[in-house]
Amino acid sequence: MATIRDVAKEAGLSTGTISKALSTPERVSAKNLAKVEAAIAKLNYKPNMLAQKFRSNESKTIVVLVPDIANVFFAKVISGIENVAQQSGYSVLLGDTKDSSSREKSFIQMVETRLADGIINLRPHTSDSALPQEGICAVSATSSENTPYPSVRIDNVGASAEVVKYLLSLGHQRIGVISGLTDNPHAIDRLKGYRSALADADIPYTPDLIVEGDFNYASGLSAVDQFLAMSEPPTAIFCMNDEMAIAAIKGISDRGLKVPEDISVTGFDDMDVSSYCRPPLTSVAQPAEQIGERSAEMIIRMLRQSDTDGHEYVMPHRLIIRQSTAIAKLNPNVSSIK
Amino acid sequence: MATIRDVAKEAGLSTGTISKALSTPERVSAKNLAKVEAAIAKLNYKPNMLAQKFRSNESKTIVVLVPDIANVFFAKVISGIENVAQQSGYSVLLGDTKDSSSREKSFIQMVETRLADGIINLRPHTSDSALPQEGICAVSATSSENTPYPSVRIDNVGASAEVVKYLLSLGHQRIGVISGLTDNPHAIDRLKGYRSALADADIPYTPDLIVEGDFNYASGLSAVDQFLAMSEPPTAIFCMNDEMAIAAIKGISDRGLKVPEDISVTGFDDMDVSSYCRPPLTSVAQPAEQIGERSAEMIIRMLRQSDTDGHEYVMPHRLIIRQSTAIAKLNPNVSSIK
DNA sequence: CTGTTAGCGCCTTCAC
DNA sequence: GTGAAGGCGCTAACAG
Repeated sequence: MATIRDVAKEAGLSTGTISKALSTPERVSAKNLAKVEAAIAKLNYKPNMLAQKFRSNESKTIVVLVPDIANVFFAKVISGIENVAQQSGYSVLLGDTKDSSSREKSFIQMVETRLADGIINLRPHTSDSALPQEGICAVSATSSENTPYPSVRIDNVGASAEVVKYLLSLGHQRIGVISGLTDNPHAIDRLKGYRSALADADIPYTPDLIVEGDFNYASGLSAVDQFLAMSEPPTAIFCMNDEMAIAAIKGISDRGLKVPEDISVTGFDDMDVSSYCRPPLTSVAQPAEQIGERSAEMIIRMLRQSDTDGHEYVMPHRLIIRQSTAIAKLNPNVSSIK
Repeated sequence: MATIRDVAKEAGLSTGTISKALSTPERVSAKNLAKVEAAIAKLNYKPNMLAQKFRSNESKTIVVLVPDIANVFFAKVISGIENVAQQSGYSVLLGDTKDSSSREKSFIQMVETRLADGIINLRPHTSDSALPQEGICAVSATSSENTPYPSVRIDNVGASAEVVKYLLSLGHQRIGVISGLTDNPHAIDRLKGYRSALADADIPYTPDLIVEGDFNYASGLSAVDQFLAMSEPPTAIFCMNDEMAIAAIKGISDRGLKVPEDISVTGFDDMDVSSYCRPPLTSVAQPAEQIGERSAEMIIRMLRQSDTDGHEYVMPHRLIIRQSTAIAKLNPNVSSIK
C-alpha cells in the first residue's frame, strides 16, 4: 500500500508538502499541486485514516447504545443519528446491548480506549445505569424524566395524559393499561400521565386495571387475556406501545368482541403498520428520526466545544386518532354477563 | 491521559514489559505483574486502542451496508451480524446508504482508508453495484441468485414457487402479484419462482396480473386498488413482502371484500406483526438473524485467512400458512359484477 | 524474564 | 512555498 512517503518520492517533493496539498491545497503552488495529484493517481494512494485518527487522537466515531435494534422505533432514531453524523464526518458504531449490562460496559469502554468519542444512549436511564460517567461524553435519547445527563425525549407524562383524557372524553371510565415492565422509566412516566388524567377527572385509581407487559406482541396478548377474564373488563385499554396494542386487538377479536365497538384500544409510537392494520390504531406519534438527529447534533456540539452542559430537549408528540377508539358503550356487552 | 510509558515509570519497569503484561501476562513474572497491575490501577490507565489499531494496521471493524435500517428485516440481520462480530472482537459500523450510491461509495472507501476491514452488503447486487471491488473484502447478505461474490441468501425462486403452488393447490387460477420494483433482484427471483410454478401447472402467464410495488405499505395499497378495478380481479394475491400484503388486506377490506373468503393474500418475510394482524398472514419466513450471523462468520473467516473464496450459502426458508389464504371461491363474488 | 530501540503513517512545527 | 525532523502510543525484535 502506498504511503504518503511514496507519493512524496514519486512527486519529487517532501511528505510535508503532500500532507499540506491534501489538507490545504490553496497553500501549495499550482505546479506542485499538479505533481501531487499525478503521483496520487499513479500510485492509487489512499490516506490511512487509522494513522490520522491516531495522530489527532480523535476517532470521529459515535457509539449508539440500543436495547434492541430490531425494534422499529429505535431503528428510526438510529437512522436520524446516522443522517447527522455522516454529514458531520462522524461514523456510527452500533452497540446492540441486548439488555446485557456487561455488553453495555464494553461499549462504554470504547470511549475510554479512544475507539469512540462519545455515546448516544437509547436505553432509558435507571438507577443501575452505567451512564453518566466521569469523562464520558454522552447523550440520552428517548429518555424519560429526570435523566441526569443531556437528553432528548418527548413528554411521556403529558402524552399519556392526553391519551387518557381523550378516552375519558369518549365516556370511558374503566380504562385498562397494558404497561411496560414496572421499573421501565417510560412505563413509569406514562403511568404517571395516566394517573394524573384520572385524578383530573376525579376518577379513582384502580391498580387492578394496570397489567404489566414487556413492550412486545406476546405480552400484549397475555395481558389482554387478563382483562377479558375480569368480571367487569375495562371499556378501553391504553397500551404503552403499538406492538402490545395490536396484540391486544387480536386478543379481543379472537374472543368475538369488537374493537372499537366493545372495547377501545390505543397504542403509543405510531409505527408505520399501525395505520394499515385493522382497525387502524389510535396512537401517539413520536418524531423518532428527529429525536435521533437532535441527539446527534447535541453530542457533536458537545464533542466540539467539550462543554457538557445539561441541556434537555423535549420534542413534540402528536395524538393520532384513528378507528380503534370510539364512544363508550353505556352497557358494555361483557358486563351483561353479570 | 496516562500512557503506557507512565505506567512503566510508575511500576519501575519498561514499556515493553507493560505491553507484554497486557497481552501475554503468563510470560511476565508474578512479582512484576503485580507491580504493573498496581500502577495501572493507580493511574487508571486505559490502553489507547486507536494506537493499537494503527500499529497493527487492522481496524477490527466491519461496515454493514444497509438500504434502510428502519426495515425490520434488515434490522434483524444486523442484529445477527452484531452477535457474531462482538464475539470475535469486531465492531460493526453502520452504513445506512438510504439508497444513494454516493453514500455507498463513501462507505466502501472506509475499507480503502483502513477504517474498516471488510463489508457486509445488505443491498442485493445489481449491474451498477460498486461491489465487488478489487481489494475489498466483502460478503453479500440477503442476496439474490448469481451474486458475483461470496453471499448468504435464501432460495427466493424456490420459496416463491412454493407459495404459488400452495395457492394453486387451493384452487386459485388467477393469482395476482404485488412485486417489488421491476429491476430489484429479489423481485426478479421471486417472479421467476411465480412463473415456474404457473408453468408447472400449465397455466399461462398473464403480465397484467403483475403490479409493481416498492416493498412498502403505500405501494401495496395502490397496487391492490389496481387489481380491484379489474373486470376480473385475481382470487389470490402473492405479495413480495409482508408490508405490501398487510396494506393489500386493508385495501381489500376497505372495499367491503373479505380476506381470505373473497381473496387470498400471501406475504413474504414473516415479520413479527404478521401473526398478530388480522387475518394472520400466510408468509415465507426467512432466518434473518441467522443470515446475519452466517454472513459475519463468513467475512471474519475471509479476513483471517484472506482467502476470498466464492462461497454461497443458501439458508432454509419456511412457508407459514395462516388465515389469510383459503380455498378459491368457485364464483368469486366480484366477477358476478360482469 | 526484562530492557532497549526502532518504527507504523501522518501531521505539525520550525527553519529556510 | 517548501523541506527536515520529531513524535503521537504502541508492539515486535533483539539483546542481555
